[in-house]
Amino acid sequence: MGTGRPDHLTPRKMPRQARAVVTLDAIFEATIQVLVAEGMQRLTTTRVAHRAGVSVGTMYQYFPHKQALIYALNERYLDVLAARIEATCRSQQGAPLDRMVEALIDTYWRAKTERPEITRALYRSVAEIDNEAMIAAFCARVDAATTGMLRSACDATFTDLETVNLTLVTVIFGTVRNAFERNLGQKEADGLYRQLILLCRSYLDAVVRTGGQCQPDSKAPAENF
Amino acid sequence: MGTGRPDHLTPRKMPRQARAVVTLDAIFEATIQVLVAEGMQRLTTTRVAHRAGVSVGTMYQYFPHKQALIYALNERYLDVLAARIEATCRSQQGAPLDRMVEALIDTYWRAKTERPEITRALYRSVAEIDNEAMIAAFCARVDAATTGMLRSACDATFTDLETVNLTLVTVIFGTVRNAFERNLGQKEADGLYRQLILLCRSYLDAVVRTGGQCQPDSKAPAENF
Amino acid sequence: MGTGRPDHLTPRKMPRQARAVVTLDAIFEATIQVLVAEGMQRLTTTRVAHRAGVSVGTMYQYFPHKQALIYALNERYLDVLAARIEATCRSQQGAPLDRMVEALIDTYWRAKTERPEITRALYRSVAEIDNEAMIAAFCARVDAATTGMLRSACDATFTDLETVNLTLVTVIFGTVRNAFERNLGQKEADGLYRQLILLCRSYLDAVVRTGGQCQPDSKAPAENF
Amino acid sequence: MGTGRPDHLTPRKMPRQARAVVTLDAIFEATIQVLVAEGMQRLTTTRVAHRAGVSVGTMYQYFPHKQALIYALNERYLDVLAARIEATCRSQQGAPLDRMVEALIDTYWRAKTERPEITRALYRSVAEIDNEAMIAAFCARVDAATTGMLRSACDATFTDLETVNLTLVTVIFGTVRNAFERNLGQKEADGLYRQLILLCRSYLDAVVRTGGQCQPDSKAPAENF
DNA sequence: TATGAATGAGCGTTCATTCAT
DNA sequence: CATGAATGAACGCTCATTCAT
Repeated sequence: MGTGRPDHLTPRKMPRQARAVVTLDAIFEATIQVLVAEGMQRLTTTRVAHRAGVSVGTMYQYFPHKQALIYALNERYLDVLAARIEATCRSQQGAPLDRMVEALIDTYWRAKTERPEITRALYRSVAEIDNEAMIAAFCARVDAATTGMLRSACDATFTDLETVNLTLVTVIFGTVRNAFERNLGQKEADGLYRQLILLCRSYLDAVVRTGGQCQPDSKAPAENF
Repeated sequence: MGTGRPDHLTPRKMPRQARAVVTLDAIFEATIQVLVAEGMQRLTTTRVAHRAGVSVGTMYQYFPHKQALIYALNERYLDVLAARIEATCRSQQGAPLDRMVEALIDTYWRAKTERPEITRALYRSVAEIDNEAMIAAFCARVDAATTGMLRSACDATFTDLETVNLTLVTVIFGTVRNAFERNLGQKEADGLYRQLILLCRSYLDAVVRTGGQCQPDSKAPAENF
Repeated sequence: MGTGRPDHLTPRKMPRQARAVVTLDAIFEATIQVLVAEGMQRLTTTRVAHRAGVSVGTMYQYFPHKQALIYALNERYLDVLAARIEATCRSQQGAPLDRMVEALIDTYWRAKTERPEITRALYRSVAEIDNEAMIAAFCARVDAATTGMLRSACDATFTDLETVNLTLVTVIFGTVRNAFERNLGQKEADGLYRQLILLCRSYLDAVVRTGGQCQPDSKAPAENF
Repeated sequence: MGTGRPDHLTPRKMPRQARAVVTLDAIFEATIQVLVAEGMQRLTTTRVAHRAGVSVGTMYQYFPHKQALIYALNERYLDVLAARIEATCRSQQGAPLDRMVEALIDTYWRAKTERPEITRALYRSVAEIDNEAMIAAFCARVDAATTGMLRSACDATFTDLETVNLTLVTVIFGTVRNAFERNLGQKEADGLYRQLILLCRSYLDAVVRTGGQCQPDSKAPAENF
């Protein structure tokens, strides 16, 4: 199984030398700095290279074109994020559902808000690239981790684990993203954080109790994404 | 009270003539088409004008610059969306909570998925503009409508309506957005739709029952957005 | 003998109606205002028309294109200037040379400095048009007037009136123009004005006394304009 | 002490490499050629770059925008001109007034007429830029040089050297400029050249004899530049 | 291998001019 | 005739990308 990354977005070479790693890091860091300080519109290869302390030519040795840079940046970010989620899920193996939910939310929330301007910058940068495959790979990793965690819950079993898991992660990730868009203040953010935990717990409670059926009065929506 | 729209993003003139309305519509439609067909990167003024069947010059009679066009497009879209939500909220005045939740989710879901490629295109276009004010205005409108609806529920009262309302809309809007990013299939989407309703209902149930307190085992997250 | 004005710069119609005269005046006045307030670069037909309170279309009924407007503006200005010089020359018929010189300088100086920002604006606008013919016509008029005046001097006769006259007007006109470029202060300007009179008088004195011969130590310059 | 050149008109980089000097020269030369051949209106960045045999991009590596190019062109020209005037003034230190006057006029006349089409082109180009500071710097340099020269004259001293100097250079420079506008023929030009020398000599004579006072019959003109 | 000057396609924008109303 | 919306050629300028050094 590959990385899901399209060929044309693959970095040109994998750094074997320490120097290359340093350079790559500098480029990524510079990209983020420019993104944060100047926005997507002003993210030019020249500016990034300059801030990274390398020449444009060097940058093109690591990334065949600008899109690949942004792609790699997001990939790297998602990789770290996925790893953190995996760690959390591992640490919650066999725990009760309530703790799992909170741990998951806490991890994701923390990851997104500890450097909010970076999160924001990446949210914006991602709109410019064709990231379907990247998202898919990330989702697959996260789904595997969270599904595994949920399955191991000491106080519950699920008849339709896939659906529950999908709902949970979609709600959590989506809520955090929306919270960013709303530019919440500290107090509102704290409140939302707590409510999100309550909300997910209530949901899992209901699912475990009733088997996850819901009776909408109307029929399901005809359309799709 | 103004629209919250920054001055420099205000369309140059308000159409008074029928012809102008037609032209404006053509421009908006063309913008969406280009956005859908070619993506944000290839959304050039020339291309939009060409597809709209007008000259660039004409476009610049309606919009002082490209950003204003994208801004107006999103504004118009959010305006329709807010109106639909308001209508739903009005129609649910005094209804039971369960119905309200379903109606709200149904309305938003429908609005976003009936022409999914447009939703997708707008999600991407919005990353390019400074839309804080626009989002804020939209949120204010929606919050007013949903808060009013929830307050009128025949089967519940809330001690902290603001928080509950914020949670509800953030979760619903965020979940839908995330669902788009995940590119769900028909079956998964239908499932998620139903689960979202269940989830929101469970949450409101819990809130009404317990007063909305949740005991996280850990302290609240230190960071903010 | 015509006006020396190239065909393509001729205004489209001579106003026979009072209304037309008013409109024309408004257009000229607006042109000057825009020129003074915004500079040549921002002198657009739309702006001029707007300030004149007419439509672009109307402007194009009086001037076949923008250049014609600027041309006509300068022509009109030079016409007034020439008329003032002619009047002065007429009034000095038979006067002594000293008075003639002073009257000529005074007239020209006054004309150029009574609304200096307009003089400046026109100096700049003229660089954009092909004004050779216009200048030639103006010079011819002025030369005729000043030559006539000088010939009538009660206290002098000239062996080479043409050369003396050319020198005189070139020096006077050129000095004033250069003074504008130097942005002189009030005191310096006053001083220069007086020195210019002294200078021209000394020159005429010398010419009358010696016949206008000068012995340059070197030969004449090889080049030409 | 700076150059008096506004920041935004400063060339982007000073050429350190021989290649850069060649390129810069080519750009300047091309600018003049386009200016002479096509006029200010058709002086486009593309055209200049093309004629210089470089790309537009390269041009923008040397000049931040078109105005800076024109500004630099004029600056360079004035620099050479000022240097020539300074050289002349140096060479005339301690000479008699008559020789100084002739040398100054000869230098300026020669400089302006040896490539008259360039002089003409620059006269026109300068109308488009904000050149006050440039002119001021040029005047200061020239004034220093000529004042120094005049002060050293072996056959005269001045009670008001500043005024005399200002008059002299303003008259000389202005006369030459006006002569260009009149498009004089060879014979007239030669005549004017000689008369200009005579005129300046007569003036200085008068100044030295009388102390530079002149009794205008009327009062000084009220207006200023 | 690293560099950064050079490239030039392509962008956003302007504005003189036209012509249907 | 007057209008001013529409036109579109042409401009100034940017920046991803290349390649000689």
